[in-house]
This record gives sequence, C-alpha cells and structure tokens, in this order.
Amino acid sequence: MSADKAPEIVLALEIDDPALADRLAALLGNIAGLRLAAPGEAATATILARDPRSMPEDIALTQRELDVLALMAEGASNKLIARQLGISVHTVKFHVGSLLDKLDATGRTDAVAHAARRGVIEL
Amino acid sequence: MSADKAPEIVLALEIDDPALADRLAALLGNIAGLRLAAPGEAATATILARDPRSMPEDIALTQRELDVLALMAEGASNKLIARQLGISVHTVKFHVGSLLDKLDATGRTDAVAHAARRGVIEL
DNA sequence: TGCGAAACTGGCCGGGTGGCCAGGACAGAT
DNA sequence: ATCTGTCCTGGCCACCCGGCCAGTTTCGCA
Repeated sequence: MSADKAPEIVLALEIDDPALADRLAALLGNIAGLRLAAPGEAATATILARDPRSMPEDIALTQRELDVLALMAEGASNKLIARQLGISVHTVKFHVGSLLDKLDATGRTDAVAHAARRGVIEL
Repeated sequence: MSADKAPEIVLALEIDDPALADRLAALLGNIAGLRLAAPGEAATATILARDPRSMPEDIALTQRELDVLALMAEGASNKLIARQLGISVHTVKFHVGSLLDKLDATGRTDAVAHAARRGVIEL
C-alpha cells in the first residue's frame, strides 16, 4: 500500500483581497503533495474568498446585447448571429462593439471570457 | 514581533470526494496561522471541489496546446501569443487549429467556451 | 415638443483568423 | 531503422472581425 498514488493536489486561488491571497500563497506555497495552479490551469480544488463589497452591480447590458452575447458564447459568427436574430451583419457588429466596450474586452473571445467571469452569462 | 495581527485564516471545506477531503484536511491540519473551520463557522475562504464524476475524462491536450489555450482565454491574438511563447504566428495557428479540432470548436471563442465548460481551463 | 437612448443599416478598410499546401527537427516506441 | 507524435516554420488565400465614417427609426421621459 505504500507505493500508492500521490496525485498532487492542485489548488486554484480566487481571492479578491490581494493581502489574503499573498498570505495563503505563502502558507501553501511549499507543502509536499500540494501545489498552486498556474493561471488558466485546471485545478483539483479552488480556494475562493469573494469580497461581497467588491460586487458592484451587473454591467448594464441591453436585451439585444444579451442576445448577441449569448450567441457569441456559442461560437457563432457575426453572419450567423445576424441570421439568427433577423438583423443585418452591420447591426450585429454594432452590438458587438458596444459589448467589447462595456465588458472592457479586446475581442469577442475576451468578451465572452469576461462575461462568464462576471456571471453575466453561464457557459 | 511583527506576527501580531495575523488573524488566523479559517478555511471551510466543501469537497464532494471524501478521500480528497481527508487528504486536504491532513495536509492543512497543522499549519501555523491557518486552521480549518468548524461546521457552520464563518470562514475566511472556502475550498471547493466539484464532483469528480461530473468530469468524464480530460481531453488529451499537449502542453503547448494548453499554453496557447490559456493565452487565448485571455483574449490574446495569435500575434501576441506568438510573442509571448517565443514562436512564430504560423506555429500558433497550427496549435490553434489542433485545439479547434480536439475541442470540436468552430473558432477560438467557441474553443475557449468549450474548454471552460469541460473544466480544461479555469476562467 | 424636444431630446436622448436604443436599435438598426450602410460603406469602407486594415488587420486578424482559419484552412490549405508544403516541409523539417526531434524524441520515444516497435 | 522505421514510424508515430509533437513541435516548429513557411506561403497562400478567402473570409471574418473590429473600428471608422455616416445615416434612419422608434420609444419613453422630461
């Protein structure tokens, strides 16, 4: 039984408070059989401490923007979204532009990621 | 000394897998400045691990693909990824192509969404 | 009655994206 | 040695994307 698995536990940190995050990282940084996850790495478990005060309010997105966003998250192209919503590609681009602006994203992939992180959409 | 106002971090465990919970409890059980929460006690942070049964099997992605995927999830362009990893844009496209194939995605946005859904990456 | 917000549309264009072709280097397995 | 898989690179090209300009309509609210 001795030589069984030690499947190294990978912990992801999702902490709002930087000070707390640092302390935890320091405490957990060098424990045998345990490792902190690299950004984006899939983790065994997640340590999270959400600061309730840091939940401002949902970003104000219009209904149409939510429609477009949902289809974007499905990987739909502008052309497809246009057909789906019965509007022109130009209009889709218009809404996508607003989305990028409001979500502070550099592209549609970033926009979907940000929206998912903020709980605006569910993947 | 300076170790005065270290308000002892209290960790709550929300783990489906009992074996994992035990291992974590054992690892974290006796670390100075850190202690596990009693049932119902308010915790500084929570460690949670979703049910492992809900994860069929990880898609076989190479290390390089994971690198590219992580940067894609940050909204990085191929050019940026190339600079970041010190490889050419062509190579990035090559990996992105493999990613789209393995993740059954139609584009980079879809790929990131799929990867996040399957737990391959953490948003 | 005006006025702003939301939604919608068009043209234009530089740069990004993804698919296709081709190739080479290198490690490990058969 | 051959083969398989990963990683890396190039060129080419159709298409998509995002940002810029411009405009219209409709709606609710002051």
